[in-house]
Amino acid sequence: MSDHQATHEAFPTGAPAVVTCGLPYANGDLHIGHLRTYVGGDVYSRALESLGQQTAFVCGSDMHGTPIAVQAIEEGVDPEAFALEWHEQYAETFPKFGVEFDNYGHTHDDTNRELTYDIVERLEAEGYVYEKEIKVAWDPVDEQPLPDRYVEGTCPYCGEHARGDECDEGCGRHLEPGEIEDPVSTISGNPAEYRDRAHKFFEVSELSEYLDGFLDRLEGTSNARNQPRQWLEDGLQDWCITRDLDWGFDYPGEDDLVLYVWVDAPIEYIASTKQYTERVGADEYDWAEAWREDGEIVHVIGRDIIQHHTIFWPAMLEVADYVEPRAVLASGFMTLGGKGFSTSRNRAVWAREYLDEGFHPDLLRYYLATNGGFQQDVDFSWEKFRDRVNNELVGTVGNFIYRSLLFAHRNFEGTPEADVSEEVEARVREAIDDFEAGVNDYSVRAVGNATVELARFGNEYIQREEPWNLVGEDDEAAAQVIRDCVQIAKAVAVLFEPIAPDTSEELWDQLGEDGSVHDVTVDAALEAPPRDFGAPAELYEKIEAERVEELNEKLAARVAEATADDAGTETDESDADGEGDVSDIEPVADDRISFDEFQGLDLRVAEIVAAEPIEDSDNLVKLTVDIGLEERQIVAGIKQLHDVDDLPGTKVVVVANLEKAELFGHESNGMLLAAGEDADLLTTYGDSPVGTKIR
RNA sequence: AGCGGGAUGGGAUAGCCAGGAGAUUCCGCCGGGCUCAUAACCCGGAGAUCGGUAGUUCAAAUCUACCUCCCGCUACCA
Repeated sequence: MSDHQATHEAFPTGAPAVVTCGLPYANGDLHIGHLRTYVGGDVYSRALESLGQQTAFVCGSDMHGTPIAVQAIEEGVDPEAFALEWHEQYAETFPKFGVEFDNYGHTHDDTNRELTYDIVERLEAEGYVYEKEIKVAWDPVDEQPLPDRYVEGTCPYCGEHARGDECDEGCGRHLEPGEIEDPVSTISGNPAEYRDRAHKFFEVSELSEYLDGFLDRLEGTSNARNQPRQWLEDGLQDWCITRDLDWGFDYPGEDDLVLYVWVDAPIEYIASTKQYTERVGADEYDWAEAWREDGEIVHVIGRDIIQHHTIFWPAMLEVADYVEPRAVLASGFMTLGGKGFSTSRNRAVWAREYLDEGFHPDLLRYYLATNGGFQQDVDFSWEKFRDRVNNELVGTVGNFIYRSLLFAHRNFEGTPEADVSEEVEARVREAIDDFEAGVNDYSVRAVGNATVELARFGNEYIQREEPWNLVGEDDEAAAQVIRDCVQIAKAVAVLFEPIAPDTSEELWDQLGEDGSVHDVTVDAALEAPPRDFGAPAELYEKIEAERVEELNEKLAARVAEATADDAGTETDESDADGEGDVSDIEPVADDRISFDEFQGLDLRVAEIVAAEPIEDSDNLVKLTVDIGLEERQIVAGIKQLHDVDDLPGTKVVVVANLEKAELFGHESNGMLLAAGEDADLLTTYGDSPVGTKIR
């Protein structure tokens, strides 16, 4: 196993760097909350390159796992085709926001397969994998295994209701497959049974000491170190790395077992880097050096997947003898007008939507990158967006550039003949230092602010020196000032490239520069600009107040509609064509049922005798219901929507022959009928006695 | 409920990890100046006892304990 330095050298280092973004899971549309991570990664990798660091920026779509398998089945398509469709969409979307990966692959290809097998085999060879017979939840009716969160039941440790992979409501423990008691399928609702299955385990517990040291070395945002520390203290459990599933990579030598998605997903980071090398050649970028010798690996992720990147992933890398990550940057989440994004409720600003509104991607990049620290939760609103664009991009940066270049063009037809003043040269140096410090602090925000502050200085400077009063009076002095301003403009182009690649390129052209700003390093900020350039054009456009109102109205209307509607439309794929208004009312189901089938439902008039809220649940109420023949306990999700004390005495309609289920640890023997999101209870018009069958 | 994050003038943020002059910067607001520019900049002003309580200390926004509130993630909603 490799030995790593306890401290890291500051960027830029001589080693190749790899910047990765968390793999998007190929099953849904991207919104600007997702984009925050990708823009952050892109800015960071561009900034590294600007410092002269050799950098590969890679990512790919995560194609495997149970959710995709299940969704594909629901849509009646092949999981691979299903995932590929999303993958292609992502691959198309990212560049539209200037997020330009050196390689964007996906987990279901040969490069990843080979590397995954290679690593898994190393884990085995090093003796870190063992087989254990465990009980796997199985749906006996649908004849399918129920991995992970497709089963729920009772936590064996604390007795609370829990999800298949985690005791989310009680003790918080990670649950390995087979541990949960009283399992029930979350797909079909069928009580699950356990079957003995041999599964593979990765002995993470043996690596606690290594991981402890790793976390000491790890750089990046503090949340990425704090969270896993807790895990380590509680003691690590070995990690089951196989699943009973058809979709994914078969476990080597086991054709009825598939590798757990979180094994092959991060390996795509390596695979994608390798594909990059295969494309450009090892002279340009050597993936093997980066991953096997001395690379600087920087992972940019959302904070929900910190554990995987700071425990499982480095453990795998360590055993398989790869380079460990140098830094993990875990972004905070985004809120929209103070509340969380909700894809299922269409409470989101979609990536595509933003572009359709005609906004320049650089504006959003700037907002996402500089609004709050990276690990901070950040709020998006169109008002804030407008304020920052108008004040900072238009007022400060754009205005300075335009006034300077316009003045230079009119009076000097380009860059005046003069040397940069000491003051301005020092100020540009300071901006470069701030930029570099930002990179080494893993703060994309600081990187962006360095430039805006430089432009702000530029405005002060030009204002103070008043070149417009010098022209004709003291042309030499005027030339000096404008020369300085052009230099600052050039520095802005160079230093703002990571944040606003497109407009920086435009500015670069305006300055009469050859080539691309993308290819220069920060040193260029101090080099002389070309002598001649033409009339400048405005870089950024103001956003009018009416525009904001309009956008807010659109959003509010959509959210209201989605909220009023039954959120029962589980997921939100397809139909995102954004055309026309979707009706508030769910369409009638296509499948007609026979009268006999209806007869199979035993619906009864019942009366609520007693009701008490279930502690710790937001929504569940335990009801005692009189159905004439007997009193029954039913659990219903109506706590927030009715005053629980008013419920007793209410006549309701219940499904009497529904199979029993256990919810939140309480038995539910039947189901009461209610309408819509508001859980408007169905009751009787006349006074049919309790127990009456409904037909 | 578990976990994570947060609470600093009207809004947003920095400082807090390595405690010391009633506190950073941006936006907004009020009054005045300047005008090359999608206007920016300058001068002046109003506005915070740094979520609460208790403690450590000569000294706390900064350390400790407890509490409150907010947000997110993960859920049940048969």
